[in-house]
Amino acid sequence: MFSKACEYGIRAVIYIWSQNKRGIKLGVKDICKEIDAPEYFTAKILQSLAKQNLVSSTKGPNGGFYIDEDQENMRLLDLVIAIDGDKLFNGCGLGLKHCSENHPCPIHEDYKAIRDGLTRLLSEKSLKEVASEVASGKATLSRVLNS
Amino acid sequence: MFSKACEYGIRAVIYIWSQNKRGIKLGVKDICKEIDAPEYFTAKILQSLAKQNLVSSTKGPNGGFYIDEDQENMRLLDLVIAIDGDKLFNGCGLGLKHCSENHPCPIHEDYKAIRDGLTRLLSEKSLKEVASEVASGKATLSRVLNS
DNA sequence: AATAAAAAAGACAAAAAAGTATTTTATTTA
DNA sequence: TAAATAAAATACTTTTTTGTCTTTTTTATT
Repeated sequence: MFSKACEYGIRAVIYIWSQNKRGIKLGVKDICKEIDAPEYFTAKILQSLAKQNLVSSTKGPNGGFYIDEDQENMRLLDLVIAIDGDKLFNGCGLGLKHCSENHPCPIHEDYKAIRDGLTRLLSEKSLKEVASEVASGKATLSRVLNS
Repeated sequence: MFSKACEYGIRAVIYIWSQNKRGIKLGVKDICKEIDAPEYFTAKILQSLAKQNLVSSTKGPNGGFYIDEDQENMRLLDLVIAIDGDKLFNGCGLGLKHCSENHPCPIHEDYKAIRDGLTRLLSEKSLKEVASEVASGKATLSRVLNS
């Protein structure tokens, strides 16, 4: 469904959010250890997100990634689109170049319903909401059982 | 969502079904021209499906791909699994190795709902049903508007 | 000012997916 | 039986995705 880059990116950003209350900046190494993702690869994803202004970062000692107020209202959907683009939300399920209401592929309607459900899920979930579930221990980001 | 291989495979098989009433065998070249898919690549997919007994084939003059009675009850889900495997239907949305009801990722429940909806769609759609929509012109498989 | 720490940038490397071409095998038909 | 046809098998190429490593730039601290 999502690319690996997107999976790592979402996990990383949720983790940053879940820690952010304390105003701490988090280094890539720490983030990746926590979410069990490849360090250099995830670094590039976070840098790309920083360039797109979905997360903030500072260099140097005690630097790292964090979230500021402009980024308060970020939705999961924004993240996915920033990393994977919007093909998942626009294209035809069977890959047809011209698939539409009045020229539909054989699964047009049903697929549209699924896709719209996914879009709704991702646009309704705010990062804040999701992150607090992680912070409170209701949900997890790591492969290891930490409860 | 689906791989290219899967998109081509589904389109090819639906097309074969939509033509099958006449008991004709269809060559890869004809199929691919109709569904606008790369010929050699699609050939390999169909050969793999034949090996898995989801479609039938015969070599030689007037040979080609067709559907027989054993394959009558094929579902779209069988096709997708035969080509892409079942990772789309089993894995965690965020790629966690251990994500479950009592150790969930932050989008576990919602993602599960989407995924189950997709599974239901694909397992309820019989090829026969879908193919007849194409045969009747209600739905299409090609990029070109043919109505 | 020098040093250290961390992101940013860029260059590679490996693996997987997508796509193409060629050879072999089975089958039909003349 | 020979020729033609089409799938099956195999080998290869290209592109994309994933992943790693090194160098550069920025910033804080001593």
